[in-house]
Amino acid sequence: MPSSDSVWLRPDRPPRDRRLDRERIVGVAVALLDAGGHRELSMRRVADALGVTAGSLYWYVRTKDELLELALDHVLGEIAADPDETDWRLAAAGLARSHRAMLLRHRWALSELTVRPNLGPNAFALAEAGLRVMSRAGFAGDGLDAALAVVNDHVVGAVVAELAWRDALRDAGTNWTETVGEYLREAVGGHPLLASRMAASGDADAERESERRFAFALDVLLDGLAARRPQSDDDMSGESGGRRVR
Amino acid sequence: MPSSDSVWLRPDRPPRDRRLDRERIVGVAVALLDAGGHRELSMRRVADALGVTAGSLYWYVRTKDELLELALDHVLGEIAADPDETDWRLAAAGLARSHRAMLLRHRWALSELTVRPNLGPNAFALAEAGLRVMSRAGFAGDGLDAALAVVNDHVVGAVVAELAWRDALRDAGTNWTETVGEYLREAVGGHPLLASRMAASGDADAERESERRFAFALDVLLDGLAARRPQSDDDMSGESGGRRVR
DNA sequence: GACCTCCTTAAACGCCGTTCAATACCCTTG
DNA sequence: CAAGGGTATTGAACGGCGTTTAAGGAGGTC
Repeated sequence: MPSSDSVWLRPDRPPRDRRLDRERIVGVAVALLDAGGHRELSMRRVADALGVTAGSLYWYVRTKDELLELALDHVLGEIAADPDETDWRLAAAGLARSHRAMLLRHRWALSELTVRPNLGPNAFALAEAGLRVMSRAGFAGDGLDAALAVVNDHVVGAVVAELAWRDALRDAGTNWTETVGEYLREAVGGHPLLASRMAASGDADAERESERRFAFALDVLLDGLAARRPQSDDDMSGESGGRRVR
Repeated sequence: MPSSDSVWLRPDRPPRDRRLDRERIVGVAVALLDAGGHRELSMRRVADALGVTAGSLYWYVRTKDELLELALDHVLGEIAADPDETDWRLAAAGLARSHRAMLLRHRWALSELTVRPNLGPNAFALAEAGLRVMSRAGFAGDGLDAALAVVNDHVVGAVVAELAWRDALRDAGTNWTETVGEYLREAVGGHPLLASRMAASGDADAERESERRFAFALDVLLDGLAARRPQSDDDMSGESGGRRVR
């Protein structure tokens, strides 16, 4: 039996009265990123917001990249699935919508996804939740990964496009009084289909339109998946009637 | 008749013997980005590579962001469609594959897409090419945008996931001798589906696997689109037989 | 040769991520 | 309660960054 001063018998040291911890640092980082994107985030600014010098952050975090890794996993934790939803299409669509909503709340997260391998606990939990949905839908083996990827990839790609378009419209509003208008007319000149689509989309409410698009694409690809569902012929339980997901 | 010194009668001044122009600058920027991502690109480095000081770049480009805008449009120009392909599924798949190949060649471009509205001439030309494919497929009006978006968004999302995974594996190879292996085992502990999928994918050739995945998802969503094609019932010309796209 | 415009330089500004010796704080030990 | 030691923070410094600006050189025009 180990003596009474063995590490295993002593309770974990009570945390000291520190001014900082990872959670607070990540919280400030996420707030700064939400407020102004990557341009707003610097180690000095995070430290200032916490009433501390920049160097002290390096006690909790090895580099700024590591801080961004933590921030990304933090917001991945906001994606939620309804575990009681038995209809696989509704479950998949719900997860996708929650995913999209989070990416729209934290625009910077999208750039992080493209730049950083993602191995935090929330990333794993999210993957498991997605796999569970697709597994209940009947997919298994290689098809399980693949089915989930179809949905996840669509979410990411759709939000990339949506945000790029939204930014373009914002720039248009502020900068495009006349000069750029002319450039646009000229640039779109040789592109009749593009011109007609741009003309048609001029008046619509961009946000509602994005949501309709997202739902449409989701229906398209859930249809495609449904046709490949292993027991799609003999198991109709928990199946939503039509194509519409919402 | 205008006098002989009118601007319209004088030929455009022969370009002076400059050491720089936008094309050369963008070329160097793309090369640096291809070589080492964003960390390699600085105005000073671009200037060095051209045998010039950093400040002189600002004669051709207002900011570094503007240079990145040019670089992004430059690589978007590499995406090519076969204009003679009459089967709409093959045409859409070809464009998607060319798109994916370009994003894999220029990994940094993906981050740019998430951060930058994209209004260059090559971006417009690419959009028109995509619209043309979907228009020939029978889509029109709002459905035309939507159908193209389904395919494009998938390309972007799939490459994001593919690169993130590839990076994770690379980190795994270099850093994961033992310490991280333990972390992984623990992190995946509560996630049985994830654990089984990770175990299953350990031995496969990652690149081939990515391509199979990409083709699978493409089939899924082209199936979904085919079911919504306006004249899908009475127009079977140029229709590829089965589901397999490749 | 004088002039003017175009292009480039060199230096500077302020901010950045990161490192490090010095130091203060607080808990444990004697 | 004094001493000691790991814990946590400071402040200064380094080199690199994007960008600005005054000064100057290099071509073409008169």
